Amino acid sequence: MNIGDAAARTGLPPKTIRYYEEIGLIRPARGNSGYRDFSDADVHKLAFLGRARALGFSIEDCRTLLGLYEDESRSSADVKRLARSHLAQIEDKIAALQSMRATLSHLVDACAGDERPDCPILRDLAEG
Amino acid sequence: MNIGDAAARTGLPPKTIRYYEEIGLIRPARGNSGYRDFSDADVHKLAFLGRARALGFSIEDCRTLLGLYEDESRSSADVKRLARSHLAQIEDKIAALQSMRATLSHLVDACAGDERPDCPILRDLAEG
DNA sequence: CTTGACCTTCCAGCAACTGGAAGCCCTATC
DNA sequence: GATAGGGCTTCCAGTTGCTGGAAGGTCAAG
Repeated sequence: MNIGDAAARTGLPPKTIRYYEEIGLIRPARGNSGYRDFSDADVHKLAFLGRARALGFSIEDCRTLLGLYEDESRSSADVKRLARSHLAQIEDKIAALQSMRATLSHLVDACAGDERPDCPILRDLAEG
Repeated sequence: MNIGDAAARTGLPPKTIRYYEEIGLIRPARGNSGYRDFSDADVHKLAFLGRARALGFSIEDCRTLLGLYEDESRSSADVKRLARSHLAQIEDKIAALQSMRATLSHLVDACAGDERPDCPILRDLAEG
């Protein structure tokens, strides 16, 4: 099938699919015309990648996950280790964002938001 | 003062400070040697930028905030609007990450993490 | 006078795409 | 058979916010 159909089935934009081929995540066949010809297995891989990306895994993690998926002799420990490390990073990010949110929402609440120049937000940024 | 001192006082790397000059956030003077010569006001601005960046504001938001800070006739409403919009983005990101965390931690918990190939994480990525 | 730390500019690269240009392919319709 | 359109191709550039490194100028100490 053509790239447009593969895109429709996976929810990934054609540009992204081409990019995934460029960096070696997939290797779709080519027809006589030069058009990519996606097999069901290609589409399956793309969907796998889309879901892994949606869970926030990096491209390199996705490459590893795909390798593990295709390796019948993998151990689930390897998968779990990768997922746990990624989970830890997500938790770090959440913590950082929550800290920003706490500070910011205090500042926003303290700001009158009227026509006067006096502003606790700017004061905080200026003074620390 | 030289860039190294400005860096030490603001906690920003020299590279970052040069970058901020390049994109027009600051305009430090230059000595005869060609070295940048940072005034206290420059350092103050850099510290302001550092704190705004630490709260997750984009560079363009920082530019706007700095402009508002230096505009004596600003209205705090403009600052508050910007901060609130940024806060909303942070909350969206937190929600997205929490959703990832929920899915991932379930999967991680369900995975035995031993030497066998059977793995709920990969199964979920493969099947959806 | 040399050494070493500091400073300068410029170029390249990171992640993961996204947009756009120039041009080929395929099908349908007139 | 010509043409119009939509989809496909490649390639290049841009995004965000720096960061690393190379090649070379400057300055203070010994």
